Amino acid sequence: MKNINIKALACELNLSVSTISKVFHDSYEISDHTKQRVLETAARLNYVPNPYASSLRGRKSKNIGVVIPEVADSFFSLAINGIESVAKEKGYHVLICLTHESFENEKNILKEFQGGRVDGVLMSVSRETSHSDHINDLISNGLPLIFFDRVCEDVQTAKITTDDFESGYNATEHLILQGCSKIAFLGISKSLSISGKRLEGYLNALADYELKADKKNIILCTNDAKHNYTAIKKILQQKNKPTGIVASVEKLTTPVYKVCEMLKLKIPKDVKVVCFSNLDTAAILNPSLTTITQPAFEMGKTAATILFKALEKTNFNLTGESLVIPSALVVRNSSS
Amino acid sequence: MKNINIKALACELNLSVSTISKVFHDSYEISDHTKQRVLETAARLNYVPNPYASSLRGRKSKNIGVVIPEVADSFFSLAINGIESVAKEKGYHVLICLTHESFENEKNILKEFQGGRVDGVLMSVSRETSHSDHINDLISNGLPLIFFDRVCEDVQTAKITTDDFESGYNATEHLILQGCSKIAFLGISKSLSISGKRLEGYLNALADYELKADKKNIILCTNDAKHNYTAIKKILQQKNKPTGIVASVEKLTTPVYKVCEMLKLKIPKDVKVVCFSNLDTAAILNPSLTTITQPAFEMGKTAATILFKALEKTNFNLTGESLVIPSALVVRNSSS
DNA sequence: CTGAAAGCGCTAACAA
DNA sequence: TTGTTAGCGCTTTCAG
Repeated sequence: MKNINIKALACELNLSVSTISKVFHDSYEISDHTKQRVLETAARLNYVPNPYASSLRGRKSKNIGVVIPEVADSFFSLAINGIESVAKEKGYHVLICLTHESFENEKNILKEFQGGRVDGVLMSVSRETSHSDHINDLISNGLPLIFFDRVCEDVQTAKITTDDFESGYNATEHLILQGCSKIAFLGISKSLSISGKRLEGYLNALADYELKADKKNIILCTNDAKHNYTAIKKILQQKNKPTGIVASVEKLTTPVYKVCEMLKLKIPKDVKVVCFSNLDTAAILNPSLTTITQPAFEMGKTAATILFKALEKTNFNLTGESLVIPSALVVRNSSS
Repeated sequence: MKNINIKALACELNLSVSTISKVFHDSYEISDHTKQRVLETAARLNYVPNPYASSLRGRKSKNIGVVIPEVADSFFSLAINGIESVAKEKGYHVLICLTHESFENEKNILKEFQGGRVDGVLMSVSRETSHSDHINDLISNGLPLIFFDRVCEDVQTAKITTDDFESGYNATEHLILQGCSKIAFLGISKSLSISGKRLEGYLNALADYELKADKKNIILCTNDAKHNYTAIKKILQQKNKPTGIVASVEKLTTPVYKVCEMLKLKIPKDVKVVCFSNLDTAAILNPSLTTITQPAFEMGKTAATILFKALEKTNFNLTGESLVIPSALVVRNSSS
């Protein structure tokens, strides 16, 4: 049962290919009787149109690209679920591309997209991304691109984010109100918008409560797990060590807990912890983890919905479509 | 800067399109000087070949399809990492398709693949999948398809699995040796190969230690979290309740822990727990979770590697390429 | 209501 | 070493 094409189907039915094509686009030009006949035979012969042949004729590949740093992360995997839910509804497929936090990878992926592999792009930039020529190139090429979560501020397009500043502020304030006066901040990257905003929120909260920020207690996460572990350990081994930690990356939860265990520091007695995380298991950690929970599914879904608006109307102005969906502070035992 | 095509590039260079095409395939027919010239101008004009146009000419779309039940699951997201690592190396892209454990979805996805959207498929079947006509259809259509983790026994193709029987056996034996005489088994599905094998392992271990299996203590997980929670609760509320639980799905970890907390059952004192899971946080749960850890990344990588073998050689016989990669029992505090 | 034919961007056989 | 051309499977204008 070899793949059958529109020509073979036309032959079988003694019709022309254009008639078949019109049937599949539900054209008003075709009689109901013919439609019926075509659809039946198509089903019987297992005819499925080749999407890339249609894509060639100026229409769409029906693929959207999702460019993210990582899949093994609860935020991104939930966001993918949100994206997929709307893509599926629109008859689209989702091409997942991982940057592994590398700017080089990100550039190559977007470059490849110039060739027409996808009709539109949803993207969360890598940790290393600090300028946006590669993104602007793509957009000026006519490909709609929308950011979710991690954005490039200077690119004119829709941005679906969460309230990172407020979340950073709330997490920090929460720890302050729980009695912490020295609080460490574990960030993602200097250039990354979300990291910067969370950090700003953290700094503002400290300032509002007249606490001094200490550079030694602000570190950036790397791709190297060992290195992260050591950095956290270093912070918690200081004489005047922090009594609170705001971790802005889910991946740092385990190292923070492990370092505390290793140094025989009790959470929350000795150190209180808040982490940006969407992990289902946050509630059953030892102790259960206070989190900033992001609206991951919804962010993905919203970003995809807006992308399809742009895909459906030409010259749709994305700039006005940005949206901020709030995160929630979920207080558990690691901080109180 | 609108998308440039091979014709425009040829024009620009006063060359024919075929010359350009040959340059991009590094043909021996073209002089180094011309190659140089073409490559330079291509880079300058940002020319990227349209993959779908090549795909039309009988060549490849350079997309592979990955059909899985779910992304928000540590096993599958790690497997995707493995798959992506080899796809990237081969210049391929990964189309992630989620069945959400629905047979209907699975069928539709494979049907759509008949149209030529992907060059090959890696697949873990849905919980509901109990026969394989849709899969055989695809294969007889000439698309190479390889299973990983969740397979259909009766499809003749490569299957990359882990030692589910042994893992089920080991998990159960471990609990028995820790003193459990009544052990519950939380499965995924009756028809699913992995669930069946893990269950068999469980039953064999019970038999080997002369313990009786009790149907009431063997349940199947559903998509409905509420329902799962209730089912687990019911098991643990019995007069003669089990003192050990083997959970064959990561997703059941949280409900098991929560039910125990709610019923004031202490893990491991009152109930010992082993779970099939690749969660990074297993080690910092309360208490830390004994797991069967699957070689997720490696399974994905292996499956992809074999798929590319089939993609590269025509008439490559996949049947002989099946592989079993062992899982590991990692003992932590939830069981001892 | 149906069909013929051009062409989307690219490759490959053949010609020069 | 380079160019010409047919055609991949489909859509779409235009003609019938």
